[in-house]
Amino acid sequence: MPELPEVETVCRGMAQVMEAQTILSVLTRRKNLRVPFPANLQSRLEGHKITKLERRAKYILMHMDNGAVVIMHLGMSGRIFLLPDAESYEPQKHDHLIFGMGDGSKMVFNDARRFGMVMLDHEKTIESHSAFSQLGPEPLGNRFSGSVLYEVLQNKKTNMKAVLMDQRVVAGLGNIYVSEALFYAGIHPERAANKVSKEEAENLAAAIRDVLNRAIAAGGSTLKDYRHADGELGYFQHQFAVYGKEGETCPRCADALNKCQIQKIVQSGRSTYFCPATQK
DNA sequence: CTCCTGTCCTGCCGGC
DNA sequence: TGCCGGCAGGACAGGA
Repeated sequence: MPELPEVETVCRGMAQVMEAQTILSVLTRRKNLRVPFPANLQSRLEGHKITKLERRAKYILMHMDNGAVVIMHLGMSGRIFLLPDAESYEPQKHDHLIFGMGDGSKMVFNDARRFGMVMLDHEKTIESHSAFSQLGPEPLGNRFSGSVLYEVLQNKKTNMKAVLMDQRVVAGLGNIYVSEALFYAGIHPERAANKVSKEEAENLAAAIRDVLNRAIAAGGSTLKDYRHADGELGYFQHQFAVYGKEGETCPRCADALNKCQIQKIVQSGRSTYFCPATQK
């Protein structure tokens, strides 16, 4: 479900409410999601204060005052709800992890498909954690640029859709924003990576940053079940240029003489949407 | 090494 | 109305 903008939005909501809070109780309602819940989750968190919440790629990192770091991933269907005055909250279907906070609020991790993950590490070793050691640069950070992207593309002959989905190339894009970014850069999703020019790579890096920034500003995209931590809906889905718009005219062709029909194809088992008239 | 396919799991939607 | 197939925002193992 959630890609970088959605995770960023959830993380910001969590930071607002949870930073400086003490976790009083940790309740796991099953043994595992995609991976088992850490056996020492309860003992490492209960009675400790949350010092910082941050996002890395599609992961949420929750730092504790004892050096513990909770690593959370929402998978496809994961949601996090923050409930004020939740002392008497009755767990709902697919609520798998519930933190009780010092102010009486609760954080609920709900995940129907259970592709999500909750892991535990220490701030001293977090950078070498297997989830992060292979990860590419943050697209909105300083280490990502058109030239950095161009260098990586030179060594790859796979199609551009697959390359941008690869978290080792750039961290945080997913199925929606890859289609959107390739559209804005005018690059066909089936183009071989090593056939992308330096200038196109520059345009693509800029398109990636732009679409992500706009999506974050809109609070992410709400498809089926995504919500902010406070239950609000994101609204960037209303600004999609191509994603989910098979058969419609793309924004760039809207004023042109020869109108396009947005096409949907399947690459690596995932749907890709693009404009056949303007993406080459 | 790189690349591609299948798989994990539940829910929802459209077609019959 | 009900049943069934296909598809869904992700990541990783395993095989070629």
